[in-house]
This record gives sequence, structure tokens and C-alpha cells, in this order.
Amino acid sequence: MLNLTERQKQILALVIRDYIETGQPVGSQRLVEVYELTYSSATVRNEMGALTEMGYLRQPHTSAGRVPSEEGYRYFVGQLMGNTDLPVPTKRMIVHQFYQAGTDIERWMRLAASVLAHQSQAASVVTAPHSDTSVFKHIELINTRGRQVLMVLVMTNGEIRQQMLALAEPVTQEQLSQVAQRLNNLYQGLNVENIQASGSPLEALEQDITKLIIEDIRQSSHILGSEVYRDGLNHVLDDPEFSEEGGARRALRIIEERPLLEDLITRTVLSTELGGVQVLIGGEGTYEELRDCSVVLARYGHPDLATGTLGVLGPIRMPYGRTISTVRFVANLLSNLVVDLHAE
Amino acid sequence: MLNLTERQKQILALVIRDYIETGQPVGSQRLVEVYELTYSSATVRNEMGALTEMGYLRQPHTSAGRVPSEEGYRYFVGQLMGNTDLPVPTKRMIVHQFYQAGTDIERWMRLAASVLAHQSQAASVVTAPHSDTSVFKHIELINTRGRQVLMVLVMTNGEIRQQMLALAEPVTQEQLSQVAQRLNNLYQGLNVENIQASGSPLEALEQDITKLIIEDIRQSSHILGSEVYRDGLNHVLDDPEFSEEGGARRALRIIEERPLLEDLITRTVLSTELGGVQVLIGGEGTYEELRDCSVVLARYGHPDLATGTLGVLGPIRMPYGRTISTVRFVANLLSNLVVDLHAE
DNA sequence: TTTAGCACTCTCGTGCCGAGAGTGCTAAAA
DNA sequence: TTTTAGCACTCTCGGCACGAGAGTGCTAAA
Repeated sequence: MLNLTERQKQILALVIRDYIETGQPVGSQRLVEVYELTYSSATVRNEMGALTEMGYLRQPHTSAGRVPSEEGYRYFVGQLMGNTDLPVPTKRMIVHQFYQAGTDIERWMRLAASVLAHQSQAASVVTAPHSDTSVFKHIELINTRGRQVLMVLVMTNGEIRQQMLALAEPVTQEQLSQVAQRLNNLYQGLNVENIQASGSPLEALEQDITKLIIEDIRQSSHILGSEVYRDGLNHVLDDPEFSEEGGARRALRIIEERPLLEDLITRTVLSTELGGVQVLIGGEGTYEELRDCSVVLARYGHPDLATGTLGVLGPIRMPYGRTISTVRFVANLLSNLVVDLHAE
Repeated sequence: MLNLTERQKQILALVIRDYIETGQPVGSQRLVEVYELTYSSATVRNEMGALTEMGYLRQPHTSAGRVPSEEGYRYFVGQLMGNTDLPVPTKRMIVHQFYQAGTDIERWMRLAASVLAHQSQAASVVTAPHSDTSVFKHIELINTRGRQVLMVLVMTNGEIRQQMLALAEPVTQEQLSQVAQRLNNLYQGLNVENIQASGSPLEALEQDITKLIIEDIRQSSHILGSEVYRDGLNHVLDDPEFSEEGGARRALRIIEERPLLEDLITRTVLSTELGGVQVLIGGEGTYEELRDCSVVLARYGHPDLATGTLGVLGPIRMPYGRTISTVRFVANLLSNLVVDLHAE
């Protein structure tokens, strides 16, 4: 794993860079010419032979150039790539866009997905921030004509859930407001367990609504919160590597279908600390579904307030430097947003 | 346009049915054998020649079978197809699913998109119901720590908009509730124009919030409402006709990018009456972007309450009968939902 | 008006060939 | 011992020809 000479590292890095750029298998001679190496193509050939032996490179067939293996990409991302950062003008532009979005969380989410997709030319996913332990803040009951009542539930983290409920018999807005006020006083600042435990005597309507409240809070504690924002799905189709039969389909399904996405996020990101960016190359042996994809994921937010996940899915042949920096940068922006929303 | 003999109609219908099923150009002999026609392949050849002359059929090359032209599909859908309906068990299953979703609008939307995608094996889009002329019903202001205030705005049609606003200086929940109550009294049942016109003296905070209210109502009167639900984008990739370079990409972009979608909906559906289903085959000459797609769209809801749009995008070679009935059926379900939510 | 017969056309799969690219090995040079 | 030049070898890929198969259009008979 570590026994690479400096020259081997250099050649591996060049092969990967060149391949990422051109998409063509890269040969020894090309490498020497393009990057003006001080040693000959024969030497490069020997080294590439060694790297192939070690599993960092592959050759599609006997007489094509070399192509990085998943192992090779991983070594590159982990050891060779170095820490890249987005160019300042790009950062400025992104910040500006977010600035214009005001304080509308929904717009921030959409924008984050859009920026990720655009910058990395890949498909992106962003989940809304939510707290693992949602705390009741406020409830509002609004009469929408007759027996249909709109219930709006606000958590301390700013999350909102809404639901319609049908009553057995009509109730006036007066009565509803009274019920809401009573519940507000009772449950203010409590989490699910405490609400369940609070033994105040309730009338029928209040009991029903309390049940709904508990259910809603439970749901909002779920990993994916309520909303998932996606963008750049069309980029998946641009990538020539996905044009092979079925490749694109699998990739799309992962992003589109909630269960798959949820599984992915649960198993990888939740184990990452908040600042870090997780890179998953070619499924890493565990995920058959993303055999020929790479995923760059990060969590954002603040552990005490609310957290969310965002990430990018693209082909294995992906400009990792740029993608990783973008993901990190956007994650930071969103983290700041979360903190700001809760700041006093 | 009308001068088709009965036999020509029959042959045209059979060609289209067969092609939709198999995806292969259909020849005269196959037609006679499979559908046990009482006349010979030579006769069929003559008729197919005539149909080709008239522009309803095409031949990919001299010696392949015939393939429907866009004109042909249009004739088929308009004149030949007849009114199909979903099988009763299918309907029952769909209704059951919706029943289980309770009264959560968001879940209904997601479910509608999912059902459409699944039944028609194509990509689907559903927009949330909203009223063209949103009317103020209720506002709620909630203090979320310090100077950040959450504003929840409810319209008479049950639509909800939420927004964060930052105040210059901290305010207590008491004060916020008072402001909200005052605004509620003032604006109850008014639309944008009336709110703007109402000349009551307001203090600074109230003025700011009124501005936001107006802006929000304006936005919610926008065609696409706030949320667009999509599903089945992966089906776009399954279709062999989309595997040609770029075909799938264009299709995906139409669904994914708001402006394109908005344009499509504005120009087609808004001119349709509420019960009808609009079928757009191959762009109909106007839409270059969906040259090789067909779109089946419908509006749902109730003109006085709220309306939304839903539809399916797939390849031109699409099982129109099934798709159209599905779209119609789901549209009806959602219409009922809208009415129910407003029922007294 | 319909049908049988037949020549004609076009696609598609297969196999073959030569050009091109890149390798691996060997033997000489540093 | 390491690097390099040289060279034979391997493999892909684009063209091309060829034959099978499918379907048509036309003509002449029923």
C-alpha cells in the first residue's frame, strides 16, 4: 500500500489526471511527451507495469494504454491529490447567489443542489436540515371551511410540518385557537418522550391532536427529514461512461429512489464527523448498485440544532479535486445558514 | 385527413398497435399472419403504400416494414383508439393507495407522481394544487430565538407558505402574536389587490410584514405553485428509443428544468378545460425540445378553489390508451381531494 | 378489385485485412 | 544496478465485401 517510489507516485498521479481529463487510456509515450518527463517512455512503461502489478492501474486490453483502477483512484484521492480549494471568484459567485436567496430555506436547498450539480457537472442531492431530537415549539390550528382543519407544527429548529385532519363535527376557529393555545402551554419545549409522558387530562380533540403531533415529530426525526432536493440528473446522461446499457439507469435509481438514498446516507455519512467529506469510489465493494459511480458526501449543520446531508453522484472518472472542494464549500455555507437561523 | 377507407383505418390501427408493442417496423406479411386478416399481404402492401403516401406511415428504409409517423399517431389517438379505461382491479389498487395516504397533501402528490410513473412506465410530473387568485386566510408569526422570525401564511385554499425574516431588534412572542392578530383581522379574506388597497395605518413592523405577505401571495399565484413532484425519471432511460445520443438528455431536461416545464404547461394545459386530457405527440411542430417524446397532460382541481397540473412524458412509441386513462383517473382522484379539502 | 409471383433493394451480421497504438522483453548504454 | 533504445508481438478499429433475410413495388392473372 505504501511502498511506492516518488517516481511511481508521480506517474500514477499523471495517469489519473490525464485520464480524468481525456477519458482515453493513457500510454507511456503520450505521458512523456505531454508532461515533458525527464525519463524515457521505456522507464515509464516499466513503472506502469509495476503499478499494474500492484493493482493501481488496469489495461482494458493488451495493447491499449493504462486506466486507473478503483484502487488507484482511492490512492489518488487519499494520498496524492492534495488539498484543493475553489478559486476565489467562484466562491464569491456562489456566496453571492446564496445571499440573493434571502432566508427562505427552500430556496437555499434548491440553490445548493443547483450549485453542486453545476460546479461538478454531476447529479446532486441535498436533504433539508432537521434535528435528530425534534422539540415542540408551537402549534397552530386553522379552520379551512367546515370540518377540515389545517394543523401547522413548528419545531424549535425551525422545521415546519403541516397536516390536514378531518373532525367528526364542525368547530369554530375560536375553539381551535383555544385548543392550540392550551397545547402550546402544555408542550412548549418538550420532545416526544416528554409529551407522551405528560399526564395532563385532555379532552377528546386534544388527545387526537396530540397523537398527530407525536407522529409528526417522529417522522421529522427520520433521517431524510421531509424533503429531498435533487438537481443535475441530466448530467448523468452526458457522461460517456454511463452510456453503456444500464449504467445510467442504476445511477439514476440510486438518487431517485428514497430507500436506496436513505440507505446510502445512513451507512456512510452518519458515521462521518461534521466537517468531513466522504468519498465513495465505485461502491467500495459494498454497494453493488454504484459499481461504476463515485459519490462525494458531506453532512452540514450543527449537532445541537439541525443537520442535513448533501452530496454529488457522478462517474468514477470524476474531477475529484473540484468536486470535493465544492461539496465542502457548500456544506460550510449551509452550516452557517443553520447556525444563523438559530442565532440570537 | 378523413378520406380513409374502413380497411385503411383497420390496417393503420394494427400497424400502430403492433409497433407500440414490439418496437419493430411491421411488414405486410407479419400483419396478415399475426392478426389473421381476411385479405392477402399484397392487398395490405397496397394499402400501406397509400397510407405512406398520405403521411400516416413511414419506412425507415426501402426494405424495412412500416412505422407510424407522428401524423399517424395523432390520427390514431384522435380517431381510432376509442375510449379505454383502466381495469377495475388496477383502479381499486390505486384508490386504496391514496386512501392510505390520509390527508397529507405532500404524500398525495408524491403518490400521484409514483402511480403515474409506474402505470405508464414513463417519467411523471405533478404540481401541487394552488389557486390562481390566492386569498389571505391567516398569518402566524413565531419567534425562533432572537431576531429571527418565522412567518407562516395560510391561504383560503389551504396552501401554506413559510418564510424567515430577520428583525432589526428582538421582539417577544407576545408582541408578535399581537401583530399577527391585528393583521389577521385586517386582511382576512382579501386578495392581493385588496390588501394593497387597504389603507389602515400600520406601524413599521406591520408594514414590513405586509410587504412580505403580498410578495408571497404573488409567488403562490405563479403557475407552478411552489412544489413540483417528479418520479420515474429512470424510465426515460429504459426506453430504447431514448438510447440514441442525446435523446434521453433532452427529455430529462424538459422535466427537470423548471422554466422549460413551466413553458410547456403554460402553453398547453392552461388552454384545456378541467376534465380533458391533452396529448402532445412529438412536439407537434412547435416544441423542438421534445421532438421524439410524447406528453400526456391534464389539469385537476376545481376552478374556484385550486388547480394543479399532472402529466407523463415518454417516448413517442407509448401505450397511449393506458397512459391517457391513467392520467385521467389520477387527475380525477386529485380533483376529488381538492374538493374534499374544501368541503364543509 | 384482389392476389400470386418475382425481381429488386436495403439492412445487418460476419469475416477479413491493414493501419495504428502500445506493450513487454532483450540487450546495450550509463 | 538502472535506464534506454529497439523490435517483435498483440490487440483494436475502421473499411470492405459478401450472403442471408426481409419487405417492397410492380405486373399480370384471377
